[in-house]
Amino acid sequence: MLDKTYDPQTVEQRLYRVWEDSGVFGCAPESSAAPYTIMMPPPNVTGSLHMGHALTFTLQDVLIRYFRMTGRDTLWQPGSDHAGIATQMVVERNLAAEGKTRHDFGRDAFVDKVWEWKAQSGGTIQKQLRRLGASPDWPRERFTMDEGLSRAVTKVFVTLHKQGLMYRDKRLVNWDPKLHTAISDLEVEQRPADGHMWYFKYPVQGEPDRFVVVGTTRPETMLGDTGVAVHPEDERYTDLVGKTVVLPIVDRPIPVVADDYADPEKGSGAVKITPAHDFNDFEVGRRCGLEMINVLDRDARLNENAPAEFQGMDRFEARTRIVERMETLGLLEKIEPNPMTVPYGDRSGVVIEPWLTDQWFVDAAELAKEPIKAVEDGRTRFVPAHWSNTFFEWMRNIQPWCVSRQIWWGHRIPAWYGPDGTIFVEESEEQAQAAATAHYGKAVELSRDTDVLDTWFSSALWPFSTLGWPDETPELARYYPGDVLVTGFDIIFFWVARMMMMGHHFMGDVPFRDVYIHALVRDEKGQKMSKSKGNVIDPLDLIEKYGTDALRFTLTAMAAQGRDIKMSESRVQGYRNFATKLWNAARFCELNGCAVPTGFDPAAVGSTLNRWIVARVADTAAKVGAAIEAYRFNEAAQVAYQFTWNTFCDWFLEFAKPVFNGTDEAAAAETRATAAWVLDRILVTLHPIMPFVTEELWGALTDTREGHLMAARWPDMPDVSAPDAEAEMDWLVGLITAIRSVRAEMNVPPAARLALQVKDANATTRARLDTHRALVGTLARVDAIDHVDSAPASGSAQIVVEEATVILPLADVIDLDAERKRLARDVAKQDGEIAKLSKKLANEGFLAKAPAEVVAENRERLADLEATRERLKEALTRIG
RNA sequence: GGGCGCGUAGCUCAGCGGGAGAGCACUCGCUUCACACGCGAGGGGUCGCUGGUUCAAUCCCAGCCGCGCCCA
Repeated sequence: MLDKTYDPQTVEQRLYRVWEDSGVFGCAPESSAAPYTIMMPPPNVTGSLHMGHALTFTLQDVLIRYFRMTGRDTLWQPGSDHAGIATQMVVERNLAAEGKTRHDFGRDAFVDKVWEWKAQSGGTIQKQLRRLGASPDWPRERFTMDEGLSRAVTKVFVTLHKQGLMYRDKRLVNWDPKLHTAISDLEVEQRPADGHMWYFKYPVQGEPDRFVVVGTTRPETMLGDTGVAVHPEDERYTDLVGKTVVLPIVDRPIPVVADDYADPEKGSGAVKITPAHDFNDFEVGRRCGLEMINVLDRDARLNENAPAEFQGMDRFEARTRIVERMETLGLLEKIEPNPMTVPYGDRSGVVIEPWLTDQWFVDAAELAKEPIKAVEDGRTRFVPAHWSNTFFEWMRNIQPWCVSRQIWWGHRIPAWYGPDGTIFVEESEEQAQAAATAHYGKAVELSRDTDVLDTWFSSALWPFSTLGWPDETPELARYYPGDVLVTGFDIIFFWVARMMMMGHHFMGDVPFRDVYIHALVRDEKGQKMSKSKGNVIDPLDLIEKYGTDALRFTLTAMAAQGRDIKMSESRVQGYRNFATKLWNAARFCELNGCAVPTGFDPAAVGSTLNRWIVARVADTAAKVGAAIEAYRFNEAAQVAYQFTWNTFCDWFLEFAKPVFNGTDEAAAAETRATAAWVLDRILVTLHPIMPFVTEELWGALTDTREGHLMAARWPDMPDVSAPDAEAEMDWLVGLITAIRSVRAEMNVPPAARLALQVKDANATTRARLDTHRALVGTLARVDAIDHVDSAPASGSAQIVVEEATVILPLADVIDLDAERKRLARDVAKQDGEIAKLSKKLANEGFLAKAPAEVVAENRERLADLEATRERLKEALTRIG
């Protein structure tokens, strides 16, 4: 016997253990079933579950559970990435609490500390994923720093290097002066700021009193200026090109060069060039052969290349001092306010410095070619499709990818340097040593590169490294490429694009066929959730309060393509109510002894009621399945919800009551069997979205089940369509609804039972009324139904239902005026529709050009409306 | 400045060439033997604005207004 209400807290964790222990989450590489693969985007090892995770993993689990039920061999590959910078920061912060730094330990000991931390504190999110009901193949869980995955990283690095696609170069990179490492463009956040434009006068050498005015937003970098650029066609400066100006303070002569980069419209038209500290200037410097002078150190303090008085000074302090000095020298022309954007490191929160260093780069432009083609010709498909534009935009303008990081936690770069700086990139120290010996003709001492690789470098290999690559495992052959990658748009560049690059290059095929990009979860007001705003909703709190199924259903129902999700608790509450509703429907079935008899054949049920509900549930299951396959999650949720509540509970179970309580034992038995069978289909259909309550009911309703619901088959039904039964039940629902409306409107006491008189009913209607006499009686509170030829002129309410007029004698309660108004209002409603349709049907263009079936449909509708209006008018006449 | 997206019922959002929908909220009525986390009945929308294409436009196209995001 089911409890009165469903209590998620007592059910969820118990069921999850049962599932996990039974091994149903796992894939079956030996099976003959077609595989279905989703590579779980590995969450950060420092992470804990937030609402975005809850959404993305719910959707992935819906897909996996659905396809598992359809009989596919599903692999949902779980794991996490080592999050180089973030993890190192966490561990360093812990050390700082003890007053220590990583340097107190040294590299190896520090890395051991990180592993210790991982063993203790990592894996939080994996526990939380279990609370969410996620069903990945846990025994196959991987970590990007695993031995196998690390081997893949080394192999890829070495291979790319030998192919000339990985190289060492001295370029400007985004330098984080706090973390002391390079970071990628994607880890730089551009923030708007109210800056200034300072205009400095640089004296022209050999021409006393002549100055070139240059504008700058970063005065401190002027110490590294090695040129002044003007536009080649800017006549104001033509004669200066080739001449020299003297850099103030430093007193360095620097050339005036002509370059398109200088914009004659902007500022003075002349621009100072600091190739070592600005990305644009770097390019200008390269084109014009300017010197590169680095004036900042790793902390972004001025270094030994700056005049002595500024050395060691912080960049912001230096800015102030230099402006003061220029003013003292009489070389500050003016200062203007200048709105601009300033780059910040997204981890450290400090201003990023373009800094000249030796780093490892991947030739991303070359690797991007195949992925671009794959999206162009549809081998990889973005859903929704417009995201391919974003993808193309980035991939077609891609810059070399800086993959080296100056931190300790990560995959150490497999490059060794000889005494003269010759680089040996090999998969092991032994191989490097051998290569060096061959190179030098004798054994030499090598030193290994101290840098590690960008975390995204290893993440990019995830779709095949987790399957055992570079070994040719059966899993690799079977589960690559994956079917779909599910993720948020913010990760398209970081990860999706890079997996595609590596997948094509090393596997020769797309890593996944579909990329489903889902929404961002925002707060109720539509604001991005963030810790600093304090508007974060913790999914685990919602799970505690309303149950996992309610949260999952909410996220699924709100996951419409192309729109962000505004999370509101009332919505979750609403779907908690839905779970309760389902629970109570099951309870009702149980109380009435509903069970599926062995050998039950849904296609063989006889009563209209049962044929109708069987057809409807089959239709619902098909629609839900199609919606999930099309990534229309909200539609899947909505269809399942509406059928369960508005069709099964509101109508079918209500209709079943009089049958259960009636005298026709055969009908009651068939309806019990059908109810139980339909309820089972509902559980199956809802299971991918609400796994817990459905599994619990599945187990509780019968003790003869062969397995878990999660391993049950998705409804794959014989032809059970029954259009005649559907038409009949629609009619019945319409009749009952109409009677209830009149009762409510006429203020008939709910308990009062009425007699019904039916006029002008045709044979079909008479037969239907006869069949469903008991159902109408219970649901519309009607005692007797009689057919009459004429109606009493007054004291009645009248309803037109198709060809028939239904008369409700309400002698004591009827308000004739109200009834007259009600009928007149209905007539007016018909009039409006009739006018619209008549106009349309009078239009020759419409008759000539619209498809015949549209014209026919409109004619039919007009005829129906006119007939109904006639009967309503007759009813009015009868009242007088 | 470039790109993308969004303006549909009080709120949150589906729909997207031929009869305007859902959930929540709201109003009225119900201790109806599964469920008040419920049942029944309602009210509420020139589908942002202006043009165009079409027999037909909430839906397609253009422009405008407002909002959001990404990139420079």
